[in-house]
Amino acid sequence: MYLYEHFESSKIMLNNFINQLRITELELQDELQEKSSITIHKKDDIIIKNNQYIKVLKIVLKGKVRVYQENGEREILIYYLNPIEACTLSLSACFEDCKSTVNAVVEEDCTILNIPVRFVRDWNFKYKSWNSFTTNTYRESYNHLINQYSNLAFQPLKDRLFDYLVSKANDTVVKKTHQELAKELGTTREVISRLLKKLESNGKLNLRQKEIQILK
Amino acid sequence: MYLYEHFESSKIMLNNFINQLRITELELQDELQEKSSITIHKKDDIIIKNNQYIKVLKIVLKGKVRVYQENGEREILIYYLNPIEACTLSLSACFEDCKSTVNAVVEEDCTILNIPVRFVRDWNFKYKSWNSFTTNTYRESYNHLINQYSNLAFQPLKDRLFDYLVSKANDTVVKKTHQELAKELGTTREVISRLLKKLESNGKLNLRQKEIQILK
DNA sequence: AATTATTTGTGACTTTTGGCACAACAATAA
DNA sequence: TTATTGTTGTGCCAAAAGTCACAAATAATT
Repeated sequence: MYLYEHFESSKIMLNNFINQLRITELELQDELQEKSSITIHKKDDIIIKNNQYIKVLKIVLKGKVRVYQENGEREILIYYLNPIEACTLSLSACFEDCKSTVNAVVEEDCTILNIPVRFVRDWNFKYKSWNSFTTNTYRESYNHLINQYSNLAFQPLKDRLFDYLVSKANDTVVKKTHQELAKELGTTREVISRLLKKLESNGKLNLRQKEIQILK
Repeated sequence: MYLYEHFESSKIMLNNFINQLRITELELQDELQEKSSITIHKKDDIIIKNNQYIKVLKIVLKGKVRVYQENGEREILIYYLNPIEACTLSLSACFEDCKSTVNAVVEEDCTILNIPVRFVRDWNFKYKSWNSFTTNTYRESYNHLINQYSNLAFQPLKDRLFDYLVSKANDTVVKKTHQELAKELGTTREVISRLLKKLESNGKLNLRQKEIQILK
């Protein structure tokens, strides 16, 4: 974790965040500058640990973070955080002290804005743009989670896997190992390997080492 | 649906709601009186239908409502609404027009406070107590749903069933048919019947018609 | 009391998912 | 190039969950 390693570019990213969220209140802009800190993390850094107290709201400015729950050997993806997105669970913690029930790990090198929870709480009623931001974060996360939930309940793993690949594909290619996919979908590696083979022989995919190509 | 059938008792319930949520702003109290309506529903009434536009935030003042998603023959419980609780999904709709992805059915005769979505949105930044209410609703619902999600991912059905019975038990007794339990847990009747039999022979339950007694 | 409808039980079978063991293959480093 | 490590493939079996068919038990209705 390198605090203000790239001071100038961090500043640009914060300004970008302020613009994208339409934070027009000058006072809030100042408070953000003053009271938040920006940290830089490398791939695979763990930035939130299960059972740890949450003291700051984390907002991704650059990069990507994977938030997941673990249960013994198994894991399941809760959500990804992309730029300009706040970690909904750390937002929750702003309104009631609590420990994290998830882990968050850096998926792509990233820059993160950290805002101590007490400010987040205060700003929520003080600044309209901030209020919109937290409300939208909750709304979008809640809707997303409901979808995940009912897919998990109703869809067979094979379908969930295929849909997941399509959603993750960067121009038809997904660069992930079977083990990684297993952890995101809450199952085991062998199961994924077999389902992928089946999808391949159904002509839906091409399998290569560490890489899956989706066919149209 | 009987509008203001019991005008006086409705008024008392609204006041009770106002007190419990510590809505101290007189202006908001007036707005609530003026702009909301109170409706009364009987068991099994459907109050929200899948794919319908959501025009009001629904808050339960008395009774109980079951909110669930359906997928063909199957269903899965999303949450129950108890007194003083708002339907989180209709809260979501207050901040972005959308259709419902769930159904809501009255589980116990109930009285419901209906607030048109535009007011909910406005009040969110206008009144602090209202802001707290919506924030708490989101926070609690989100945490609850995350738990449901990871239970669904990690726990075998047998455990989810038993935990569900314990949580629903009214002094160790749950009055539900196997079919109803199946619909709440997202599975089929036969599966539930068999699991219940197994739990009974393990000495965890006593089964009677339409009734399950949990043993300590 | 007889009929009807609802609820529960269960056998027999299939599909889906999971676990273990080990082989084959690919990538990387010494 | 060889050794090491990580990744994928797969046989074999077990457990969990789902489906179909039908019987038995219980409750509700006439």
